[in-house]
Amino acid sequence: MRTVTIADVAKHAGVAVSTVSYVLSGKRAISATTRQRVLDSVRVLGYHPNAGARALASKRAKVIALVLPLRAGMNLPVLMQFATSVVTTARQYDHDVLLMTADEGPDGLHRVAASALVDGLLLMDVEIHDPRVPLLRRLAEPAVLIGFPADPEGLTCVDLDFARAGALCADHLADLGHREIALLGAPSVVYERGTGFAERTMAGFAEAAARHGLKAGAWPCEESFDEVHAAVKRLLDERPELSGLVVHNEAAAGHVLGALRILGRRVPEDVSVVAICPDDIAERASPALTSVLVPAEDVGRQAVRLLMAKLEGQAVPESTLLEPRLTIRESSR
Amino acid sequence: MRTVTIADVAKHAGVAVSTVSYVLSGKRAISATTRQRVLDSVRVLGYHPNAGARALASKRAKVIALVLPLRAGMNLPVLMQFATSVVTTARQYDHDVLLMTADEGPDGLHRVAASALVDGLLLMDVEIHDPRVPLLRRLAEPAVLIGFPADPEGLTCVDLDFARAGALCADHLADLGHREIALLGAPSVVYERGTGFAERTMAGFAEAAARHGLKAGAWPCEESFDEVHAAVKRLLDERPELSGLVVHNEAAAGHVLGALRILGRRVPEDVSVVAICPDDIAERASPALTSVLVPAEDVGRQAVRLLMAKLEGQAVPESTLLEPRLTIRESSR
DNA sequence: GCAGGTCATCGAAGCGCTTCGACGCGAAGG
DNA sequence: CCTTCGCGTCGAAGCGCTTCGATGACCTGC
Repeated sequence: MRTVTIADVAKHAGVAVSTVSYVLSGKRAISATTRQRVLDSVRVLGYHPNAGARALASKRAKVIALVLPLRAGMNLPVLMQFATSVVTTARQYDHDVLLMTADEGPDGLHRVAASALVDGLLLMDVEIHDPRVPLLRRLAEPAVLIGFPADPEGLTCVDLDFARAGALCADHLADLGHREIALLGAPSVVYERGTGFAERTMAGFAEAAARHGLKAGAWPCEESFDEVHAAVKRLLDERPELSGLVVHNEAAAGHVLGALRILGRRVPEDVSVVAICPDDIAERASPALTSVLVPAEDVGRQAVRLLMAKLEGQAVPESTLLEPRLTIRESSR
Repeated sequence: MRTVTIADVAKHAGVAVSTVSYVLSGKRAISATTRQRVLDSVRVLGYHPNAGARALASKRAKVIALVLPLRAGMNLPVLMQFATSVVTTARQYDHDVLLMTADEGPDGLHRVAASALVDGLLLMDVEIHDPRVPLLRRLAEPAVLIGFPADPEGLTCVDLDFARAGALCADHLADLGHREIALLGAPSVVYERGTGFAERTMAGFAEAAARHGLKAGAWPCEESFDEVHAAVKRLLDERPELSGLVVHNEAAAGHVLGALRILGRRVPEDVSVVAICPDDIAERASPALTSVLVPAEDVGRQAVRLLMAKLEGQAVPESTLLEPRLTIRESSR
């Protein structure tokens, strides 16, 4: 059972190879009857175009690279949602997804781009000073970044508007009448790495708190129960008037609730808690967390769309910020 | 800046195209001086072989597909570890990884295989009656499964030996002198789907408990805090002598500890807890959990190795079970 | 000193596909 | 009635690489 080629289809349908190609690509007009005959032959023979040959001839691999750094302190479920949405969306554009990790570093990007294995790149977890960014500027292949480096000039970046997300949390707590609030963020290693989204959330939070005249502070937050417990305890000891907590750390969100329970603070009666995390985590907690959704699916879909537009040679906005959405549940009042 | 081809390298080095190819592939002897000259030209020109052309001519894409179903109730961090290890290991064999989800179903597998986009397949989260399995048997491309379907005859399967893992937990608790123990497993949806690993753990656990003459029982376990709390409470109410708990559900492990705390049971003084989960989760809990590691990295590495061996035409064992390893921490005594 | 054998290298034939230019034919225009 | 045009189709030329058989050059050994 040799594999079926376009020549087999052509012979079976009684047409030229090029005609089959044009039927399949739609790049030239083909009469309805011929088209149908070819399509039938394709189905009967079970023809699938050879990807390598197609890539070689057309200079389009129909594959995009998804670069997931997979580092410590990352938000796994969100990442998975994101990856799923990227794959699904890419398939809608008839593209496949090559998975890369950061292990290979910028060289890996260069390799897949130079070998024409992929037509474009999608980079996640972009850092403020990301070593991959200079390379990207040099590369012929279009790229889309999830997150913002220090200088996004000339790049295409997509992300949740984390500043707005931080602000939204502060706004919500202010509206509820809280006067003193705090933000618990990502593990400190994330800030040390200069990952933009964490800092932007803090900035937005601080700005909104100031605008409302609230007393506010923000700290990194580790992810073990004991450390979270210690951090929450210290916070409550030092700032007895504190009544609102924003948690921008998915792994810690559940632990914060556990710590408050142990420390004898009721949620939301004594302390209101707002999280920035995926809905499933928020819903699974007890009490269910008021949360700002990280719209991983939207981000992934949007990123793929932008990349496809760039592949078509269309101009796209350099910066795309997705509007955060606050869902009120049981943990705030 | 046109892209550099093998012809450019050949010209630059003053040799034939085929010589360059042989230098790069090592498939024929080439004199040391020529080899060096070619290698230098490759470096100077920054040559990267065109993946499509290579695939077309050699009938090897040097890409494998990784099929991640990404369904509800799955163990995300383990999955990510696994994916990372697959990518890293594949790169060591000079292969890349194409990421696929289950959305496309068996057709998707057929598509990537028939189009020669990939040389082999790695399937995760295999179910007892997995619709992809019959297709796999028909496919020319080699495949490796993570997990075991009902009839693994003629397939290549890798997994943690979950039966041994379940048994190990029961053994450990028996050795500590516990007389009545229970297993909290995956969400019930996972059992309904007939995912093999969950059932095998239960079976191994039950067998070992029986062997030690322990009173034991096993139940599915949902993942929200409230449901976990309710389940643990009911269990303790109904079985006051219960002193050992095995948790085979990563998302629930932390909640179980929280629930026990609320219910006034000390861990490990009143109840010993053993988890089957990744180390980082176990270490992050309070008290740190005695756990059986799900060796995601090993599984990934092993799976890729098997696949590469099959690609080379070597015979490989149909079944590879990885030995579980118990790490004793603070939650059991 | 020459047949026979190595070793290193070359040239050319594909691999399966896309795409460009060409061609034949019927319809429209003068 | 003859030219012009556009539509539908074909043939052939690559795309960049691997691989097979062939060709010298250089050693052996008798």
